[in-house]
Amino acid sequence: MWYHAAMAHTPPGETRERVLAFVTERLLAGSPPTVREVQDALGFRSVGTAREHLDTLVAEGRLAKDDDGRHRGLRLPGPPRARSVLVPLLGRVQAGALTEAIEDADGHLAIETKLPADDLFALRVRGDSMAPEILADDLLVVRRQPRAEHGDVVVALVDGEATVKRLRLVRGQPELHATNPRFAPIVPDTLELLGKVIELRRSFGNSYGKRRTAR
Amino acid sequence: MWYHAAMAHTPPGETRERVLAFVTERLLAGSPPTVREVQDALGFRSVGTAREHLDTLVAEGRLAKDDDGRHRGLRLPGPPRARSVLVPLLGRVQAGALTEAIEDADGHLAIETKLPADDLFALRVRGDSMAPEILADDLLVVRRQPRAEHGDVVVALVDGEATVKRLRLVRGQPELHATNPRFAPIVPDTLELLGKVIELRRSFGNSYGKRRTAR
DNA sequence: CGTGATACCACACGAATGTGCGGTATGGAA
DNA sequence: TTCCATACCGCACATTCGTGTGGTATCACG
Repeated sequence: MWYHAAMAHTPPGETRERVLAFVTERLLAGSPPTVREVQDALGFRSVGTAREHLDTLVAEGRLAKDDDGRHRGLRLPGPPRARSVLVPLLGRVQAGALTEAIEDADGHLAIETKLPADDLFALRVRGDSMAPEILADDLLVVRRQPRAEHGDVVVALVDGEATVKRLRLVRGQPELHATNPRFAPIVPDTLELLGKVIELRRSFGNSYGKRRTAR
Repeated sequence: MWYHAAMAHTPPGETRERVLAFVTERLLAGSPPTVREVQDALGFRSVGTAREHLDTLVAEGRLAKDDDGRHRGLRLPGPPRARSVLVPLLGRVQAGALTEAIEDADGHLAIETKLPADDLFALRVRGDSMAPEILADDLLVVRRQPRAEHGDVVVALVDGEATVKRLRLVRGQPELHATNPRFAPIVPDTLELLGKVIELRRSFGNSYGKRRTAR
């Protein structure tokens, strides 16, 4: 069959990059595209064209594929990405009510971990008792566990409210220490441990393009 | 047809929870399961059974589905998750060679952002010039931009090597200040800015279950 | 000019997959 | 008891989808 000559060619490699970009975006969004979706997205009139680009990308190692003819079998190359789980961001954590607190979470954040999502929650830091290492508004990812080691940063219940402190064992007795020296150590009768902090995330707000700038 | 009575029933709702758990895990892993995969995973002998559970979950709003009969059309409910991009983790960043450095990245980490992935890279902090807010081994996500504001934490090229400092404008002149007072401010002739730090991620290693523990 | 490489189109086959329909067993409500 | 809801099985059909085969246009290189 005859078709217009003008569309027979684009700069070499350029189309392939756009195929890769499209597929990668879809994979990151969690829905592997089909060959025909690639065809439509790129405007090909033939499935075969899309397939050739995909095959080439796989051959080049820039994409990966489930072996057999599985539908939507495209994958990202390289070592499989750590499974990411949605962790609830808790607004308030109070006495015992951790389960209930999770119900009305302020939102969720995606954490790459092999731990089950049920064991994790996140909270936003209030106050500066752990400054300067941990600042107000930092996000903390916490693993629920009833015990912790000397030196761990933990979330504990003190007077029915969750607090972030460093756990120290002084003569076998657990103490909760703030980093900020303005806060005195807490020596609880019974330590109510909600979990251990496993990750910190701090955002440095976007201020690009405003006011005073340098070169 | 006749089949064994014992398998006709399980505690109400329990099976459905396992279906939901399976599907959610697969969705988070980036590969939406097929009805028959659900069937196999749960041990059903009929596709219809899996489909009924899935339909129920969708009707309850606990799962979402692409409208028509699209293959692998299961989705997570609620607002679509923020698009996450893969950001290259650079081992060494040296003079001008940012593009080349990205080629041999040490790995990638997933960042939830609306910024294009091309504008971002990540690096691991070395040294304690920004202690105690930013510590050695912290991960920094950097947005490539040639300018920054007074007060921004930036990545700049000093003597051909990337360094993290806080940008200050002193009498209109850009200076790079460490937080740690043991480091003197750098007053560069020409400021070579690689980008602005937009996020910090710190990991608090896993030590659960070892040595000294408290309740 | 011929030859190969690249990029594209057209079409068709078979397998994977979503869906529809009917049936069986159990338990609780009417 | 009857009736209905839940939970399951079995099968069949149409669509979606991956794959294979063959063809056309343009460019680069001899």
